[in-house]
Amino acid sequence: MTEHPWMNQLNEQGYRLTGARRAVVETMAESTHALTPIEVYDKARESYPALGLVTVYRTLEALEEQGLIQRVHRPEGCQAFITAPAGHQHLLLCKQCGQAISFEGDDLESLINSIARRTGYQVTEHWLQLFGLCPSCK
Amino acid sequence: MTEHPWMNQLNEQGYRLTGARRAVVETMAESTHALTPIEVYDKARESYPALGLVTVYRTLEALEEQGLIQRVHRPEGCQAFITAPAGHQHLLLCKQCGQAISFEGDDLESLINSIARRTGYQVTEHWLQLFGLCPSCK
DNA sequence: ATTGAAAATGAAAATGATTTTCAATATCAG
DNA sequence: CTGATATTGAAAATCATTTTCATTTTCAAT
Repeated sequence: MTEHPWMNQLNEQGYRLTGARRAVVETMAESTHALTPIEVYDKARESYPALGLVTVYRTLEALEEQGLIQRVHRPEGCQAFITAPAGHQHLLLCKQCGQAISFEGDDLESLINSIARRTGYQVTEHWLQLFGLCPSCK
Repeated sequence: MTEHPWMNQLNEQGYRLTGARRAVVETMAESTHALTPIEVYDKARESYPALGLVTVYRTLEALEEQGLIQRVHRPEGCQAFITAPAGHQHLLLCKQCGQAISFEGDDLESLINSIARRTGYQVTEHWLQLFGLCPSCK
């Protein structure tokens, strides 16, 4: 049986090769959609019924640490709020103190148009958030 | 007592003017940081101790609907994952079917540099997510 | 192949956040 | 003032995530 490259990478990092991990890895590696832990759980149990949800959480954490998967942010997914400025603006957040300021981002138009042309998607919305250190924290 | 403009806007939309709402509105309007519901709850109770957490959730929902506050996405805040491509890439998600594809976004460099210059922040990280309709959904 | 230390597992319990339900209360139009 | 109705907060219900722990599995060293 030849292992998935992600399994080999995990192995090189000291993780053991197990059936539960294999099921989660294969589910994630095959998907072209963003999946929540429960969705991964349901899908992966088709090939590995004994899988526990806790193992899904732990494996996703390991895969994210290895840079093999990334987080996708969803419209209703984060519960933190801040004043909305008039017009369309983007956020810049200080990682140290949490201070937030917003800025105009019209310059994105051309990037977005070129992505739309290249992918065939009709782009209707975008989010941009920057992180860093504010003048007094750096 | 002169009402905060947000209270007036809520009133015009048919919401009644109450002490609980006033406390939440003032907390949000004054803050330069992103706040979670619990943080709003704790802060707002300083001026309105009888406040219930449920009312915080409901008022935040109303304020978001009115476009007076916006959601802030946090690093660990969303639990949905997808394959991470090699190198730094951004995501484009289909709102209809959830299909996700990623693209390069080097073009952001100049925007980010100009923001950094203008704000004095040292920008260390950025997230960009686009939403729209994929070729087969539109 | 066997063994045994250490890692990994899944079930269950604990925790924490969010939503629903509901009787009591407050607002505001008339 | 009054009453219809929106709003409230407490408590319960729900749902997602984390912790705990006894058992099982992996794999390096025999």
